[in-house]
Amino acid sequence: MYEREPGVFDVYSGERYLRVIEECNEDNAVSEGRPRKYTFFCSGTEFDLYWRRYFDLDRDYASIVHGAVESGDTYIAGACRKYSGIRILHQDIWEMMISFIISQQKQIPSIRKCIEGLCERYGTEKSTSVERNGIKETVKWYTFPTAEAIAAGGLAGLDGQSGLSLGYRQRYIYETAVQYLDRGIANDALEAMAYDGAKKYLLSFTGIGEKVANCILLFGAGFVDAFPIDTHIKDILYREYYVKYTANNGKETILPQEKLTQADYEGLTKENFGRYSPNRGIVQQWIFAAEIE
DNA sequence: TACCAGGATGCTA
DNA sequence: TAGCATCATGGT
Repeated sequence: MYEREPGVFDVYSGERYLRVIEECNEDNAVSEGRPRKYTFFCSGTEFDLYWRRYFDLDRDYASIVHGAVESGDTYIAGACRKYSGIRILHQDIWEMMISFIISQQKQIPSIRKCIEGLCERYGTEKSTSVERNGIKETVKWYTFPTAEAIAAGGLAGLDGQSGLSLGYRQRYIYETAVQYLDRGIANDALEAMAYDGAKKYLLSFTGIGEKVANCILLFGAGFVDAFPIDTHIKDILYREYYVKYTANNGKETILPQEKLTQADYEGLTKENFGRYSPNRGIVQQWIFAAEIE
């Protein structure tokens, strides 16, 4: 998804393209804290067959928001009030695999640049015309590269001389493409699996660990209870839960953050976010947005 | 210059 | 199994 100009979004998914316009108020500014309206530039049939599911429009977000606000957790309630409009996109699993392999140890602008570069190098160029306010506009973009295209380009096709700043992720992407050709399964098959089995399958690919697997399950396979624990979430867990709880308890020594282990963070997650199951991933997105603000 | 970024891997004890 | 160093690159 790319914000072409304020309130104008271009959405790419597989071979599809969609223009979305966010409704503005009389001041020509997006309304803060008020319900927003979106116009989808596609047929009703295409909307119902594809984009409705992509934008997760059939989920009852209002009840999830209500539950969070009523939870008694003031930090969650604050993040929820500000970011409850976030929806978990139902994106393509292969695209999520490669995108989140790229994301590791990178900043968000750099991730976007890498993905765009990969699409330009191994994707297929497309163009569509969009009519808005009586004016026709031609939009050009590149599809997300297939596993076949990446594998065919070889390891060298992803190196520094290719113009892609993938670094050590180069090998991860190439090997995952080869492995996907060998034992990749259909999106529907992964989505039909139980969480543990689906995660185990993803962990079998090179470059996919616990965090990346949870991102793929959350953003690609509809597992909205998946809760990726990244650096930002670790900061939140430490600051908002570990330190506050320990300080209030008054008995334990407050450890510096670098002393907390992965098991500690998983324990903090279970203790403080278990109540939001089976929608923990949605709550995770609210606090992530609040943290990177 | 030093440190960090939506981590994963491979080695060692 | 846990803890650790290492892995490229761009940005601050």
